[in-house]
Amino acid sequence: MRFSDFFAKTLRTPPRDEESVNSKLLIQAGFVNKLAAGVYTFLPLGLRVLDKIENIVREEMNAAGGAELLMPALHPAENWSKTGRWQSFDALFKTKGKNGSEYALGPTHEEVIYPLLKHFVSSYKDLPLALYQIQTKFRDEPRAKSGLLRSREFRMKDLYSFHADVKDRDRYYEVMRKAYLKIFKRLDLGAVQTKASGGTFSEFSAEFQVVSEAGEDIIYYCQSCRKAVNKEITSQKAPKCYDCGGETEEKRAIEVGNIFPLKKKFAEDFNLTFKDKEGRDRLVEAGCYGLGTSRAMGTIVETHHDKKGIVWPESAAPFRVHLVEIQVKAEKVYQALVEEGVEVLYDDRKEATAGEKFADADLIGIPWRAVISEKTGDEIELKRRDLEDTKLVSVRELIKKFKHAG
RNA sequence: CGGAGCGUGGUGUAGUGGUAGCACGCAUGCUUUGGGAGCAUGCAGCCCGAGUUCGAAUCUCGGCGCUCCGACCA
Repeated sequence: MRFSDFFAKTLRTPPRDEESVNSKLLIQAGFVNKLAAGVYTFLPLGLRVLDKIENIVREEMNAAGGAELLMPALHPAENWSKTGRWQSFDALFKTKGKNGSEYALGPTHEEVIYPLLKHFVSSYKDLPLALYQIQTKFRDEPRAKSGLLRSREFRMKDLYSFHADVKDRDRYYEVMRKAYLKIFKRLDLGAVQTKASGGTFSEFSAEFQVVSEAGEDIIYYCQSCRKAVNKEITSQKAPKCYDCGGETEEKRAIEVGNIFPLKKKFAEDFNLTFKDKEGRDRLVEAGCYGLGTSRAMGTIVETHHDKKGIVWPESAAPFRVHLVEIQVKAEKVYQALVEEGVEVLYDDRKEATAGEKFADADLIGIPWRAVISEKTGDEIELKRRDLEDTKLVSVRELIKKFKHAG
């Protein structure tokens, strides 16, 4: 992709009214633009990152036996009245159609997927099921804050699993738990599994928390077993680790995922039943597994940046290489990389000076920078975003290095 | 929803009652290019509404918006 075609516009200074690191950097570097508090446009650069993250989530959900679907974001009020959440869900955005009919903008999808499954589930043979979507969610947060970390319109993966009994539900919960750890590892987010309150559905849930000063949650973290407990369910300061009994440390953290059993709550509301082997009607057991993909993007920026800008992990970076030309055209090298399928951002701007191009490369934070100039001769100067040293490589070596992008 | 701060071109800012200015940006031209270039000529702005005043970006009131703290986070 050519810089000049890519709608990549950076700002020399971050917007003044932004405080959080992720919003400052993402806006300054041209990944997102804010329309209103907690409402963002994902610009071409930002969308590429979001897509990278969502594809990783998608791969791991598929690997865990999940089937992807896409549910509506516009929900008839009736479904929400049935569960009582039309009244009780404070952050529900409500709207009206022309004929006076009322709708909710989906903040979560139990109210859609349970009625959906009534059409498809009737026997124990139809279970288990794991269905997920990656979608834009709406929550009327009392206070949107911290850029992508708490917004009113955001991206989320939500998977719902349905089972004939508790044992099978627990089995799948473990499958999901492992899938989550794998996703966060791939995103280079050191997410810590954290015991937390289960809200209205069950006693406990497992949150995945990333230690960061930007976080809103306080967790007590045990170094030795890499597990934590959320402050909301502790009655004492720095409790002993619930797993190994060791010392814990108090940390601020960002909740990037949350998995919990729904039990039979919504199955009761919608009367979602199946016939067991004896022909009796039984309520479906379920689990719910959420992961905020746009929040994960903000979290990566919070944990992967330096004074000059963002330092993307390879897995989430919008491109693999940032090709910078100074004086000498890099067109041929660009074409060669494109032909090999390498994701490359080619800074072909004529009007930008060398210093400006370097500053933008650092700000945008693509993991590798390749420079072609009078100085480099027939070779190319290669530099990792997070390291100072550079080395000269031939065009062939460059292509070889990036050809088999993992 | 309570509290605090802030609202001036696309971005960052100066201006505390008297001609809205600077830098970046953008446009055009020429010169430039290894860490945010130079010259020239242009473009573009006081959040909205009411009030006070001869005169309001500035003072008053009301609204709206953004950020932060708190409450909330199913």
